[in-house]
Amino acid sequence: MSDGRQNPAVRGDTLLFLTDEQLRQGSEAMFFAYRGFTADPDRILADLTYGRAHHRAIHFIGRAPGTTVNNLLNILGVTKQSLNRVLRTLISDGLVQSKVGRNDKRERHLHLTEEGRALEQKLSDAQRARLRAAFREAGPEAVAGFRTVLEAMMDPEMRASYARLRDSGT
Amino acid sequence: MSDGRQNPAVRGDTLLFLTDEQLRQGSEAMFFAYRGFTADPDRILADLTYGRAHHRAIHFIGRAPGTTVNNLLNILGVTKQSLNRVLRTLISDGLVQSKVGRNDKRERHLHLTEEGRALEQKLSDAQRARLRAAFREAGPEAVAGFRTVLEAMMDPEMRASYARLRDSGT
DNA sequence: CTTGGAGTGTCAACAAGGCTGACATAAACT
DNA sequence: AGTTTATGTCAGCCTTGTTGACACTCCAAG
Repeated sequence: MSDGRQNPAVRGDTLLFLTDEQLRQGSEAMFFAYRGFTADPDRILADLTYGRAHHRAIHFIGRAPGTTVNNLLNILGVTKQSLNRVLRTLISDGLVQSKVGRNDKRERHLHLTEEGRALEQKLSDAQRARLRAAFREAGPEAVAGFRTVLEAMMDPEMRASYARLRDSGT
Repeated sequence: MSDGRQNPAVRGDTLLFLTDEQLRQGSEAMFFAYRGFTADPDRILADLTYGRAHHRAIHFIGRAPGTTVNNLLNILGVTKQSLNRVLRTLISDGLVQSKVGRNDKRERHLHLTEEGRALEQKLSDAQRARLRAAFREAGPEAVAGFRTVLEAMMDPEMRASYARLRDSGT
């Protein structure tokens, strides 16, 4: 795969961005940026006995109200036991409501309560503020490239989930 | 901060990328992409009793041989106790070597052994393969934008660490 | 020179949140 | 009736974060 010093940067500028060094910088950028990306919500959550797992659940329930447990499981990529622990606390704390399905009574449909929506807003506001600043600083073309690369980096199933959510949005 | 439906997308195309909807898509792209980003190394590590923390340590030690524990601490952003546990196993497994500092004997300088370098290669090859495919698919301009946005998203101290590593590279 | 504080690293114990496996229930499907 | 599907739950394990306590080293002020 990688054989040390390859791509001596003389194959034309269009290939320069594929050197091992460039790829390594890309990895490190992902690492450091993801830290920043989660830092603000994490600070809020720390005061609430909640963690990042709760944030993710709240985010995607708010994003797709009425989603089933199974659907959420696929999006989050965790086991049902793991998700269940989180959901249990959110439901008993009154942030999430679970309703038995009308057609298929085996399913549970998940919704945010008023309180849940409030926390979701608070968390995503914090996260959006950082993202907005970064987007503004980088400019529209950079943002377009950013999204293109991220999408290309996803696993195919994740890309499908992402596209489904994205297209349901506007 | 965010007041529901703002930016009716009529302020000119240059501001369209700052709507709440666009920012939310950006968040979700980060989430799904990061999953893809770590998936391949995680699979390798799962067979080795190691986790992502070991990967990070090995990566940055390989990146800056002779670095001290404290320096690594700042880069990784965890507590020294947490890092120490990881380092202990890596050292006793013979992947990392810890040398008492010459000038300051309080410090430990960290290096990868041959075996450690081999694992580092294996892990970063897997990660680079995914990144390379994504970069190739997205094209050079997109990659430039990707890096610009990620850098803007970092905390200032992380941005400094990132820049230091980047510039020491080539 | 000694002593105290700052810097660095280690050990112990705990919590969050992943995981697997086993099992229960209810509803739906065949 | 028997099987599959969706969900929930219990128990137990692992990684990786946390705090607290402690030891060793260095350096500077008394």
